Amino acid sequence: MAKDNKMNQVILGLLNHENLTGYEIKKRIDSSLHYFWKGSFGSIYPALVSLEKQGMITKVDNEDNSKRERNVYGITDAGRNYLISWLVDSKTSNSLKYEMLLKLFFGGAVDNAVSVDTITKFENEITEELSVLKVYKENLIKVLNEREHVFYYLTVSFGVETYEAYLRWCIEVKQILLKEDN
Amino acid sequence: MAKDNKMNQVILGLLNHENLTGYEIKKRIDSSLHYFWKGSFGSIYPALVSLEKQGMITKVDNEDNSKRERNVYGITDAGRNYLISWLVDSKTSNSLKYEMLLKLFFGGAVDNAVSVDTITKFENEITEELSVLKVYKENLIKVLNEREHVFYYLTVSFGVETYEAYLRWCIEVKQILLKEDN
DNA sequence: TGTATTATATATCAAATTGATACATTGAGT
DNA sequence: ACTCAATGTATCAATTTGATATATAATACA
Repeated sequence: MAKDNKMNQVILGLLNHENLTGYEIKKRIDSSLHYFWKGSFGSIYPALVSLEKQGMITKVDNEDNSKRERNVYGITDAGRNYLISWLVDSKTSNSLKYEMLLKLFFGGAVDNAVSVDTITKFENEITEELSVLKVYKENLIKVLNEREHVFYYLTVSFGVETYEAYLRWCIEVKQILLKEDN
Repeated sequence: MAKDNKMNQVILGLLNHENLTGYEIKKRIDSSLHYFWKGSFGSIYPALVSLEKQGMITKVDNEDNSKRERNVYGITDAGRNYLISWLVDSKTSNSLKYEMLLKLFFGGAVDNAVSVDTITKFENEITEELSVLKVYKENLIKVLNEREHVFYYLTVSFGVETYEAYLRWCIEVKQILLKEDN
């Protein structure tokens, strides 16, 4: 087994649902997965080449007969098997990197007003994203009878639940920082 | 400005509080920061070399006169200035990578029981970590009058708030998955 | 009609990071 | 005396980021 290349699983998971180009894969990551996953072109395209070489995916017919280069990929049986073998292993590594919290943790070196600014900016971003997620959630809850929507609902629900926790925390800690006399 | 090397800020932030070896820096990351940040030796030691070359940190006297190699680093004025310039910039990039949610998102390819297992494992890990965090929080809340403890409290509080949200979500989504007939 | 901007699409690169491994010393327990 | 865990530095291939380059197609709008 090669080193743990998570982009492989992302690609296989997405292609298991529909055929896609590298560009479209990037769009799916940025829209459907962005509140719990990230990925850049610099890892997508090399992974596509590698997965094709391994027989996990193949180029499928390009229905668009324009001059523009366009490689549409589809998953193979080998790819599906690999995807499933990853899914059934319940071991997961969850990596968080909140630069916001890092700045807060080291906030002793600056005025509290600086830390409050950092939190406020985070709070505004989360507030905006939360309102979008809530709309998703409300729409998905109506179609939960179709199995394919359930899995999307679960992750959106995770986003809503955690983002609301973030916002509660923002209010609490801003009060603490503003109460401090520094 | 070089590429965004976050390990630099982690090291400067920690050294701003006390002098440390690379090994001790790793321990601080794994204990105090681990629920919102991660870092490995492979990025710590090269960053130390680079920061020393830039004059941000210096080797300080090694009080331990044993034969073992031991490089204790301290922050310089230049390092402190760089740390502060990073702190006052409220822009933060927060990167989350939950492999657990990735598996859940692609759960349509396997039985719901598989997804439930993945969630249960996550739930158990979080439950254990939460109990530790709660003890930290209770101890810190008693010493909030000392400013240095406030910043640690804020991040611990973030952990408690979000971990509790995770657990509520685990219960909710397991019910949904078990209700489904697949 | 022309033309500017945005979206689609692939590709590459240096720098940063991970996760593993190697190696050596010290301390604690048995 | 011996073993295991902790301390400590260092390096490596594989992976990932974030930026940049290049080009075509579609849309807006003047």
